[in-house]
Amino acid sequence: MRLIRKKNTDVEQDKPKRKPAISEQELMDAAVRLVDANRSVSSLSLREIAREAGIAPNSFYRHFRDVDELAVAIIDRAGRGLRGTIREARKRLENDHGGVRSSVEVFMEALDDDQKYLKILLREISIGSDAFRNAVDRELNYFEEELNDELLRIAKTTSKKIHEPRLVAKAITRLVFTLGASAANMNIQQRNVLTQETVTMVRMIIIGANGMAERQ
Amino acid sequence: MRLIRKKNTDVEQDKPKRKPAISEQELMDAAVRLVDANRSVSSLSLREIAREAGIAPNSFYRHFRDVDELAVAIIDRAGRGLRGTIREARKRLENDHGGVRSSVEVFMEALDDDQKYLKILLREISIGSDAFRNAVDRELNYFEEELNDELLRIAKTTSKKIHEPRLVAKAITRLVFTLGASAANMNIQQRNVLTQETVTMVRMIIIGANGMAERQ
DNA sequence: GTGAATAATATACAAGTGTATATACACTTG
DNA sequence: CAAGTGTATATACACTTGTATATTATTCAC
Repeated sequence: MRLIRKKNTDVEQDKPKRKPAISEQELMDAAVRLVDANRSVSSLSLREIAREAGIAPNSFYRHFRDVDELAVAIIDRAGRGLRGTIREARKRLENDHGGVRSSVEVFMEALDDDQKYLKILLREISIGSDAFRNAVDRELNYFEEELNDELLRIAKTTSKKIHEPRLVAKAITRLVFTLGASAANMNIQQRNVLTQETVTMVRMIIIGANGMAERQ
Repeated sequence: MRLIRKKNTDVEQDKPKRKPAISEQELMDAAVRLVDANRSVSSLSLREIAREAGIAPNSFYRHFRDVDELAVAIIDRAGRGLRGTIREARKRLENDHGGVRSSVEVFMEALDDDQKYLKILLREISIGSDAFRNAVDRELNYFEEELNDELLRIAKTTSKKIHEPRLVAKAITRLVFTLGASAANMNIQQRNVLTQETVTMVRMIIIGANGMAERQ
């Protein structure tokens, strides 16, 4: 016989015929778990994700219209993490001397936090649906703008001229993202080498931009 | 009644119950035809490709073990085209003054030739099977080496020092490939803008590398 | 308490998938 | 001309997929 209290607690449910509500986050996590070196988000099937999340296939629709919409949500969430990373990098840039190095490091370190979310963003830049690619583009542009601001600020404080800061920001962004993507599957040593290389490349671009500004 | 001549000519076959043999190239072309902004090679099904090529699904196996093997073949062929492009770019680099510009242009122009093959290479750099990604890596490295040689040659003839030419080559390669990938879906004007931007970015890197070499 | 709304479920179906098996034709080789 | 070989084919099977439909369990508002 049923108790008066209808609230479902862990101990009392005699016949738990229905699972408790699942969150969008749990669904996203399930999808992320299925992504590996060979499988992209957009290659996952709705049923696979539902299976991994432990829900019935149809329950998926309560949360997302389709897998693409889920993928966009994942990118958005990766973007939120990335913004935290950027904030961190800017802080270090203000305090440290070797600004470039430490901010590239922040970026590379972020690859390990945030369980795979950033990696996915990096890896799937050019594939998936329109909505998906737009979502990735948003994040790239955001990064680029932040970097542009920072370059202008530095140019002001150090009174070094910089040629076409917008382009510098774009070049650095693309470079760091591309190399970050290839770092996703590396071990620590390899990644350290790559980080050092990336730092040097970024310095080249900045020094080159300074040089071009001076020549004019 | 049968003719003495057994050789099958176009006019004489009265009941062509069987299609003529298909080539690997035709299969690859069929696959490429199916690739668009939203669909990657590795997302194509064997049956789809067979359908597009006009053969029975099982006939596919006569040519490739699976779709992944087909994809690798496509990348290899894209690589062959790319090498032609590189050769062309080097030639222009030797003759012209504005070397950087014209060689970036060669690359961007190559996006339109070679029906989509190069685009596919650029777009799917980070996805697909291991074999697939290795195939793409091979081409990237090849490009990088060629560029490295060229940088060393130029450094010698102009007697300008260059800092870490290997890294310069890597930076330029990644940048040009990444930007090339995003150029794949652009119209002419947009692409011209991007070409100009890319040229400037590449110059920044080279000038930066010169600057760093001088400082030491 | 009694409905209404919400969120999970099972069942079902048509369509598509990779591939095993058997077979038909054309060409080469003896 | 017979046997063998290579290349295409049709049929079939077990499986997966997205989603339509109906049903059940829980929660909320009154």
